[in-house]
Amino acid sequence: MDKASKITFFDNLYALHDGVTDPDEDECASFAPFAAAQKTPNPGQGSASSSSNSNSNSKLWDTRPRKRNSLKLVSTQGNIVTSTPAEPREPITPAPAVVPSKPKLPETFRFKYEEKTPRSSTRRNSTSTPVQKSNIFADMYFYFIPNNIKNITRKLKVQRAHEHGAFCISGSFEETQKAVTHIIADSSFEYPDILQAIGQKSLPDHIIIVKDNFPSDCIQFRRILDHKQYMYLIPGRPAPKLAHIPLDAISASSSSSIATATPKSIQKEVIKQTPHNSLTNKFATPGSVIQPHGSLDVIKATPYPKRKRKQATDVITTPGPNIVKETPLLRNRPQPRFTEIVKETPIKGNSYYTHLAGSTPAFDDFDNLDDFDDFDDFGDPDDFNTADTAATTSYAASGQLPGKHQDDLDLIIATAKQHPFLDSEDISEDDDRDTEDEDSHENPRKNNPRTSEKIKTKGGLLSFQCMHPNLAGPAKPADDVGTREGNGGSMGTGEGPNERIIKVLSELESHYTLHSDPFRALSYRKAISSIRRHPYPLLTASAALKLPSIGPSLASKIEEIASTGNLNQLDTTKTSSEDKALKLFLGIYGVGPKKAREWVLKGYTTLEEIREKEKLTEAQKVGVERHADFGRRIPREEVREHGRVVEEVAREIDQGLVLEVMGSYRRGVKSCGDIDIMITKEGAEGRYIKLVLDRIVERLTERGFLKAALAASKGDDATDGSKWYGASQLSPDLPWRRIDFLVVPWAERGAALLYFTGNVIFNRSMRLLASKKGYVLNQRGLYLDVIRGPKRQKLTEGTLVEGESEQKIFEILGIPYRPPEERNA
DNA sequence: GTCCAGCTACG
DNA sequence: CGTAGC
DNA sequence: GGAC
Ligand SMILES: O=c1ccn([C@H]2C[C@H](O)[C@@H](COP(=O)(O)OP(=O)(O)OP(=O)(O)O)O2)c(=O)[nH]1
Ligand SMILES: [Mg+2]
Repeated sequence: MDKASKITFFDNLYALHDGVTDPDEDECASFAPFAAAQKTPNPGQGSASSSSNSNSNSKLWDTRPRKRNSLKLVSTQGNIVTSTPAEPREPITPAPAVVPSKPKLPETFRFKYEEKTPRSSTRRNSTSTPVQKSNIFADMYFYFIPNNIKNITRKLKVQRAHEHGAFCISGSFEETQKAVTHIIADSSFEYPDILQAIGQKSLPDHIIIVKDNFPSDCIQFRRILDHKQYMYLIPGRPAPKLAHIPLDAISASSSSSIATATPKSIQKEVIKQTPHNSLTNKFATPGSVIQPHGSLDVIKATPYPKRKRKQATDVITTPGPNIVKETPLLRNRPQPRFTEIVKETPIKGNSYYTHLAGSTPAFDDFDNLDDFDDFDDFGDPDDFNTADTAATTSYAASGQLPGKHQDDLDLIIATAKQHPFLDSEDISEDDDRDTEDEDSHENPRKNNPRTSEKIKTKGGLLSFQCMHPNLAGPAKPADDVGTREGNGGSMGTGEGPNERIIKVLSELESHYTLHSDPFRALSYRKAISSIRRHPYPLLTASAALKLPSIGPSLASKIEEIASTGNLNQLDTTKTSSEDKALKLFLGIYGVGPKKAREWVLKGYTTLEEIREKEKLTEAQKVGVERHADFGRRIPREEVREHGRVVEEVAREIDQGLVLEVMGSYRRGVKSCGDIDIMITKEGAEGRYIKLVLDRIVERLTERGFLKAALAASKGDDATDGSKWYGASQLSPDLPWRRIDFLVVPWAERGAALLYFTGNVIFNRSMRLLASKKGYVLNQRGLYLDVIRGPKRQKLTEGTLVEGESEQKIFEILGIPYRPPEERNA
């Protein structure tokens, strides 16, 4: 099969004489026969589509020879397969032989090119008569990825490249790589995807890799542009070791006649001419922006998406180096202070206890409570427990808070104080506490951060979402401030003044999430949160710039959206069609951006294909089968009902167990994505906790309530909280639901409440703030002096500062307490 | 230029 | 270890 | 993509 190792070209680019697009034909044409006939070194990699369409391919391959021989094909083929009839044997020369080590152009190829030009004029072909329009790509060998012309857009790109003098190579990359000068990648491909697609571990630096808008732009400007420009870069491609490489490579491999403009001049020119650069021109007036002909290119991709963690420099997370400059609040050494819980504190009381006590939920203390249409729901915990007197009783019997007085905040606090597990003094007794902590604990901070005006006006701290009350809805202009109705998405129907902006930015956030650019997505999410809190319409970039988490780039986008209602850069067609399958797959439990992208690149578009063709983990299997169920929101009422069932069983096991429904439910959101349940027991520690969890799961499974397990904690002793993730179902007519159990030691309940209440953004924000102050906040507690080693591995647990009370954690961190319903950041 | 939360389970 | 999840 |  040596003949196989020859370079082939897309040979029927223009084969559609009738001008009718026949996908099958396209597909068949897209690969040289040998590619299928021989064993590709990298099966399934040769091309994404080849593997995903193996069936149809094989069929097509059979038909292919016929077509090849057909007369009409010959001519068209002749045009493209520059090596065909004229030079039957040489053309097929294995690239390696002719192209020694460098991508020097084989003479035969040169010859062929010259031959090609005249031919072009003689080309016939109905609709798309190929014409040699220029030779700017002279001596360039393009390898398109995906390497087929199945996609009509790509086919056009290949055609155009060809018409401007490029050789467009088809077939196994392995076989042809010595000749390849450029890899032209679909804009959805990032570097790792490319490697995967061509079955390589790496690529030599001399091969230029560009996005597929590169050829079009070159054609537009009639010259070879600087392929190193940002808009052509392939995200994630390692930088060449030596600076001289790229340009050298191009001039070396391609004829010196190619006018390679100097980068600078090009850059300027492009900035002037290229639409893509509207991005760099952050404050360009919308009118001056030319609509990109390309598409998604304008949506930035991360240059190095796989960026690793921080460096060893932050080996030790101590207050010192990490502290923010404007330090009044950020002491060198955080002095934990346990100020008394004061009435001014917007504490509703500890909802956890109140809930458990089966009486009025903490929210009842909240003046605005009634303003939530949802508030009845908040009474739910009430129903939950009161309806179930046993729960209340058992709870009380277990020596917990008296169930009766929760609505009295003072009383709650008092009760808490006399309760061993809630008493701050108890904390100071912890042996592992350091002395400073004790001191400060005895002496409530004079500079109590809650003297918060300082804090709040601190520019820096404003960017922490946890410093704001984040209701689950858009901020409204001041006149309805008193009425916290609304709460958009989750708690109400109110519409904020910047909904359109939020919607567009959300699309971008989603896009970046889909494309594994988590930090850019994070930025969008923070910005959205910030906008949501802003009660007035944002009209200009300069206005937007004033908001926290909004910088020049987002500000200009906001202005554009405000004025045009849209974002130029968001090529809706491509965005939606391309991201659609990604979103579908990402919606599968157990499938993240990586897997989703892999599948999309393989050409899958439906769950059925996944089910049939892909090897799945156990969790993914459930995820695929229950995709529809898990995608459904769960009404609060049903969440509560799940909680009731679990509680019932828990109570059979141990009367002392206390449960709380957490997550979005605890935050008062109307419909939840899943059911989060936390379980603990006074005095309980890791070992017992784990036993309890096992038994609960066992019984609930027997009962038929739990349907599937997705993940569960490992160890037996479960020093860390034990958790169990799975699926539950209330009754056969209802969907399966995602349900999470978290069983925690009593001493960690505060931190666990904080963690499991969320939301995610709120948690991250609070944890970030904690780390700025030298602490580490996790689901078990607030710690000091956590020492981390290389790779950021935790070496020391640090010193536990607080883990029992949510409020205290807020206080220590100097964050105004936020009741759960204000944590919808 | 660096960091972006922090942790656990699965394979 | 990388991926995915909470 | 923003904060520092
Ligand atoms: O990456 C994460 C995911 C979750 N959590 C915490 C906060 C979150 O509120 C809680 C429960 O997680 P879940 O995924 O159920 O989120 P939720 O807030 O309950 O929202 P949903 O309604 O989608 O379940 O666990 C985190 O701290 N980090
Ligand atoms: Mg949840």
